[in-house]
Amino acid sequence: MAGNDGTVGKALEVLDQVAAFGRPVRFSELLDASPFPKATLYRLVQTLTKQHMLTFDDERNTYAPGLRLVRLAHAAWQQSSLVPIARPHIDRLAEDVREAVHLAQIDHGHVIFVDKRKKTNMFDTLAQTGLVAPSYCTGVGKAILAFLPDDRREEALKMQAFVPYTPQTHKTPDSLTPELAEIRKAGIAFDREEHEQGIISVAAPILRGGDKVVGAISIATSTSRRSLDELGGLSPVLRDTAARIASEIEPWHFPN
Amino acid sequence: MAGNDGTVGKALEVLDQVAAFGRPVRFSELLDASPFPKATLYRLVQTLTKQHMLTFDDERNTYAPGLRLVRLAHAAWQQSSLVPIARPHIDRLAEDVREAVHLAQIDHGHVIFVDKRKKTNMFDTLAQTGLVAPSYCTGVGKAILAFLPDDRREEALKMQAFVPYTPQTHKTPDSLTPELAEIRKAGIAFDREEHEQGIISVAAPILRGGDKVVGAISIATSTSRRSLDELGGLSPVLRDTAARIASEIEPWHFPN
DNA sequence: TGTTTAGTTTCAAATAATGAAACCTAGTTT
DNA sequence: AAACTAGGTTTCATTATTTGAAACTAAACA
Repeated sequence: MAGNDGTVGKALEVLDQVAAFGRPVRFSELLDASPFPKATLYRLVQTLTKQHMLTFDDERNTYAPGLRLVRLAHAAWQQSSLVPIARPHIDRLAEDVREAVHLAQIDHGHVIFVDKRKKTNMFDTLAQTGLVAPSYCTGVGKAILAFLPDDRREEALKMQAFVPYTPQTHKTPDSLTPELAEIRKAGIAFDREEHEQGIISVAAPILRGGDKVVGAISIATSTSRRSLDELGGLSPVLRDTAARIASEIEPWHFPN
Repeated sequence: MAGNDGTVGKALEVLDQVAAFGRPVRFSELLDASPFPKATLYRLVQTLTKQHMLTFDDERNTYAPGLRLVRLAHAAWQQSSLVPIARPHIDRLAEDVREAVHLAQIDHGHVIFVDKRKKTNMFDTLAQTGLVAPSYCTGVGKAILAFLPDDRREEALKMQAFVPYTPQTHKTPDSLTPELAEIRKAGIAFDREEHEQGIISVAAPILRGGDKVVGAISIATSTSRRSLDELGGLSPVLRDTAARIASEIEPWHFPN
């Protein structure tokens, strides 16, 4: 993925691998899927385990992501600085519109959902806190992409796999780029069942200092509950919330 | 903390440091608090940033925990295997008793809250998902400690700082050890305002295979809502829930 | 302009990582 | 029981990375 970063890079690669399995894994399974020779992988795994980045279940001889990660993520979370600031706003928005509200940031060209409110139990979206989703086919993703500086957008677009989740999913950057321009003009992005069949959303970017995009919020619902037009009607309140969040980030500028 | 683990250990130490600040930090601040020489720290921070374990805000020249952590933690979470299994049970328990319910595991001798349900908005406990708390003064902590194998309990006890959060907090291992024996007998632990003034809880260990403790659940409330005796009255349902969670872990034993 | 402070790069020396192969160990087969 | 395996662990000479003092640069300040 990224250019090599010595031992630390390798260790993190292993960590990703274990995480990717999504279940406890044996050493040999990892070995099969790993580019590293046995001894090297062994020591990496050992180190990570000693450091509590992995846990080892000695009854089943399996490795799984460790609790130190949860602890660290808690910190990442707390001070990603968007989450704590945005919390009351998205609470209120969720209460107002009685739909699922998502807060996302971008990383590695992918959308990562950092917080979520769900005011109805009727349905559930794929979006879960900490979950990574592609940016080219989600409302929040497109909202962020649209407002990224040109070079970073290029970069992010290059990383998209353009998997056709649904018939509505963009298949190439060519069809996406014009839409991004429109989004930039409108300040609002729509997800027209591009990621999940039956799920639509409106999203607005959160712009620090009026131009630097630091994340996005969206209101998501199912087509059986609301039409895209109805959702569009919520864009003023959505934009308003985004603006309010942005304005609270501002003052923080020079604490020292 | 732990014996040295080469470069990876150092990198993680830096990561912890950044997380510990609880806010974006400048390189020089890190340097002041770091055992590493300038150049070394510099490169570690660079590597971590390139790997998205840290994010660098180039407007403010500060580092903060990165989003890759959130992504990894999501995985840690999903497959800590206690959380997904326990979820429906603690949902129901919270619904039943209409009090805050916590799910915790132990790591590094410290309690880590991995999930939580709150059915009332009247008050809030310190416990937040991903938050680390000491084990010697929390219900879940003591429940876990009591059922840990002797050697691991020794180890964990050595790591406790015995900070006197409240007048009721245990000040030494000497007063704690007898209580742990009682807890082992009763199968239930109480937090008698030992961590937070006005907050009490009952906790039960989750025992895999009837003996190996893998975590604990607790019902927490404030003294203004319920007395300790009333809370004690909930211990059957609590123990029951813990047992049910444990039994669902069991069958998983040999998937292959 | 000179000066301090914060961040970045260099390079030879010191150290840690590497990986092929040998070695365990517990379970299985002949 | 002896021979065989498969999964896991250790060794050790070789190789590559990390190290850190010091030099350097850039910006902020006086």
